[in-house]
Amino acid sequence: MLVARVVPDVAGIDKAFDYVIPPRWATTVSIGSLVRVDLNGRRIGGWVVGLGADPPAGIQLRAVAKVSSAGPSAEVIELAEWAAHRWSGRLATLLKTASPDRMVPVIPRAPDGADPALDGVEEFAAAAFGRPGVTLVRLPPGADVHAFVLAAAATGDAVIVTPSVGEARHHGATLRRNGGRVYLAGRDFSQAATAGSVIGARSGVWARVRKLSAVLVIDEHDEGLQEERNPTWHARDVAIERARRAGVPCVLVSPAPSLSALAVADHLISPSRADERRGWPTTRVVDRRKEDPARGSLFSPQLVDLVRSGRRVLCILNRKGRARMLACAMCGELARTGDGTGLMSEIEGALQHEATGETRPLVCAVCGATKLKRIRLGISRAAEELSSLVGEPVAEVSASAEGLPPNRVLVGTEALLHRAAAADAVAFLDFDQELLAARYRAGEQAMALLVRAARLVGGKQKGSQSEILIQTRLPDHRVVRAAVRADPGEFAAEEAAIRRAAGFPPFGALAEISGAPAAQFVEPLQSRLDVDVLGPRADGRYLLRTENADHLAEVLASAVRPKGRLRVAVDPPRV
DNA sequence: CGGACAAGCTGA
DNA sequence: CAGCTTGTCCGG
Repeated sequence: MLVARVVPDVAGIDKAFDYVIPPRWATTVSIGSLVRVDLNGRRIGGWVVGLGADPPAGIQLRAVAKVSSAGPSAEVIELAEWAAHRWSGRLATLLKTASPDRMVPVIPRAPDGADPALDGVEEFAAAAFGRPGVTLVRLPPGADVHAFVLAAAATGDAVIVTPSVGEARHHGATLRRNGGRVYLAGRDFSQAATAGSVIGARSGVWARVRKLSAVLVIDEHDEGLQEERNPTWHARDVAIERARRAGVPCVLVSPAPSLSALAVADHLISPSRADERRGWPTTRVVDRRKEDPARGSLFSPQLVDLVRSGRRVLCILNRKGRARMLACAMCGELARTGDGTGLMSEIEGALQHEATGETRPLVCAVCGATKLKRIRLGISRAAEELSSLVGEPVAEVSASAEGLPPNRVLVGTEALLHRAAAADAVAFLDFDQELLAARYRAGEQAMALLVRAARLVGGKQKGSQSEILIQTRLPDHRVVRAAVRADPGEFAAEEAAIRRAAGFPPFGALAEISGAPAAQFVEPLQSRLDVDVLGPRADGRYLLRTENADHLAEVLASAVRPKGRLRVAVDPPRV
């Protein structure tokens, strides 16, 4: 008697149940198959995660009611089980991500004969796929990533992941024009499972392929690769594990590699300094401390000149969050914490850092002036002010708005960097907001913004007209310096030293614990030497820190879960 | 999740 | 004590 272990597709049940497979489906069903079963009086969908011959004793098994569709391969099911443990989440959530979006009755037979050969594969890109393990390629923003997509597809049945669906479609179409056999993850599930490579956004990392030959992650530093809902799995980490299990090469490409990638890479391929400098645009830094503080405007003379030059300029102002910054009215210095990493706000006539409670008198730390002024300006007012400065209408672009206004000059949040296709210049009106954000990954996230800006204006070879302008009160910050010198490697080294000292990822692992029973969950962990419990913060959240991700997963899996809605976010992206 | 069932609360 | 709410348990 064939018995299937089935994980139901029902929120709230994180458990597998056994069912008998009727003989007529014995050859149809396999590990990963989507089935329908009766559970507790209702008919529900589920995945076969195991097949066996011996039923467990003492339980009268029901039969599988229907085999609905082919699903993830056994390889992917095991990977999902690993990820469910790694990110302390539900297996069913991951299996859903790994499943076709339409029913696939059968996976077609692979075509006979040899696979078509791919022309035009460049030597340097192919070399990255020449050895097993993780190869991290630092590729300047102006360089052609597609060479790696082509080289990946040339290995056979590759899985290729990009940060967004749009990029996946673009690379997929180009690859197909070059004669590559490549399918879009999700939409072309059954073709991809038959033969050829798969390209997709983050969920593409779960795609079913005939016989995995390589994994490629494009822009591995990009936040789009991490799922924001629980479990907060990261496509880069899943890609690395998938390749490792299959014993195939994993290639990660990024202009500004993440510390996580640098920590796990077996091989690092860096461009020459000359190529890297050419690949990044010219970056100009405007030191806002030198501005006339009385003007207090977001628009330095350099910025006004740039905007009046007749070029297409995108002005970026991330006014997300309610951060109100205080700056000295005399010297322009920002009111920061003693270690310079946090922003102080004015609370009851003193300066206070909300997260740590650090307090000091309302006095500028640099010049001793007692007059501080509030600086904050949203994109609407910025667009108005800029319009009057330039003498032509400047449009505002927010995340919610659709399309892109035709104006030559645009002011917008970070969303503008995703929306626009190209520009002569990108100006960050207030880069300090990014640099001083109270998140441990703030530096990397700021670097990611610079990468986007660099792609929009192009590398130096495009001509001296294109540039990035950064307005900041922190001109010596490692992120700003990296952009000016086109040296993300130097940034990574400095950032790593800071992270290592704090024991933050990748030199340790974090989980954010929230929800009503958070305190109760965390309580027994307080006394453990292998777990640091940080918090609670004002909103009742805790952070758990351990030596590494595997250990964190073990701790979370073995801890007692109190009743109530507890939220556990492993590797929280915005802490 | 959603049904079953037990325990707790209310009102006449 | 019926009738209702709230909590806990469990499913193959």
